[in-house]
Amino acid sequence: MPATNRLAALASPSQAGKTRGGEANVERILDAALAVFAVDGFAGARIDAIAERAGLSKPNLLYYFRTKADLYLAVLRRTLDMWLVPLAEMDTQSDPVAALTGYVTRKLEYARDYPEASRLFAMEVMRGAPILNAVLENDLKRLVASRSALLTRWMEAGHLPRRDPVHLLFMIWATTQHYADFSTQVQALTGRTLEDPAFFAEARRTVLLAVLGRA
Amino acid sequence: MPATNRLAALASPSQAGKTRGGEANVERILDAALAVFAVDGFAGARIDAIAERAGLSKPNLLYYFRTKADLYLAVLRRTLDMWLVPLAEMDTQSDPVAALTGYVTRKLEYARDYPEASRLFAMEVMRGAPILNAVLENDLKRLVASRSALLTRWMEAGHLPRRDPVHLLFMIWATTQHYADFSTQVQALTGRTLEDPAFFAEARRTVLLAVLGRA
DNA sequence: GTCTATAAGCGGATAGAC
DNA sequence: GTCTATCCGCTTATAGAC
Repeated sequence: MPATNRLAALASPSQAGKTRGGEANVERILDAALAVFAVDGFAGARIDAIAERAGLSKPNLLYYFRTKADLYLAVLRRTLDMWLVPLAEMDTQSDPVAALTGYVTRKLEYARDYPEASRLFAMEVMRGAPILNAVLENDLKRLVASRSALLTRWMEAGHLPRRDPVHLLFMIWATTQHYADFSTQVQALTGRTLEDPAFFAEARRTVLLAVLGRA
Repeated sequence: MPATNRLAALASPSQAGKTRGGEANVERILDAALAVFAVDGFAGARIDAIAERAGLSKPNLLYYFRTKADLYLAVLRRTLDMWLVPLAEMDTQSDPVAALTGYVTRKLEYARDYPEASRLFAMEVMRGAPILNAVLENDLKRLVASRSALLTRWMEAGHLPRRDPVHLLFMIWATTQHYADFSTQVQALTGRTLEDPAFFAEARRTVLLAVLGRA
């Protein structure tokens, strides 16, 4: 059962069976909701703010999503797969070093291109993951177990430096997502972001040196 | 001007000039507030919940802190120095490897012993650091600049592997605070926490291997 | 200093016209 | 499908007795 289905099973969002124009609205609402939830969290988000950003009235937004919780769930659902896919695809590269390098690079690209998605998940996990807990304990846990076994095999074959594979994954997540989740701090301290190609390359090089022992 | 004074200048908390019993209450309120703010964020926190946890009534809490914002500011203020001190003290160790090892170890101990403080700052930064921005742009920026210069000297002298010093600091912060900020996820995936000495040692070893190229 | 009672306002959600 | 108007609960904050 893919993660999307698991989340969908938790509560079906109400946008099923809408017209073409309505579906375009749903997309605009979800975009706006991601932007607001990712900054203010679930509790701090205001439906007015999401509606205004999406260009419609508050009751009209509530026509598409009956409650704030429904909307939050729909945003999480739409964003979740994108977040799990890179790790699942890590073994498609045959060379271990290339596989890990590609994974780190992709994670940094996601942190650069979808910082709001990163912050949304960070906030959800930090408040105890009341919605995502089932996904963490099942889908992600299984995925991490299989990827850890793969990393262990690569290390034992001498292709990668020996590390605890789970802590290594934590390190990759922490370092790459840091540039999205703490971008306010990164920018305050350096004046730069991952949008700057040179800065992106510096970050990538530092993470790869840490993960592989070389860049 | 130390960070505490800078924050204090933003708004003086109202607990000045209270009696002995009152000061004990202030401490209990601040402890309770940290616990609640660190999970629910500023917007999600309920004064009732903080008052109940501190063992007094809501109006009584508001006798000590006139508004929720005052209380939030006071909690940030009390927690801030603890968060900056380890980095400031990094140069007291003469040996570069020992200094960095000590810094990483202390950061992990803080993540283990004060996870709520870590989450409080993470949430504040993730919502754009409306309160802490001045501290980031001044005190922390200066501190990072001086520590970066120190790390660069150590690297050029051949005591440490060459890295971008600022990205190296980001990596240390990200990896160590990850165990506090994402402890829900860490526990869901491994069933363990930094309270477990063996788990702590594994995390420490992984971070040190990344930072120093050896443990 | 601490409480009960209450004011004041915000924000999610609904009613109902168009 | 979209709007204006409105309800209602919840939460901050205050009033005022003890």
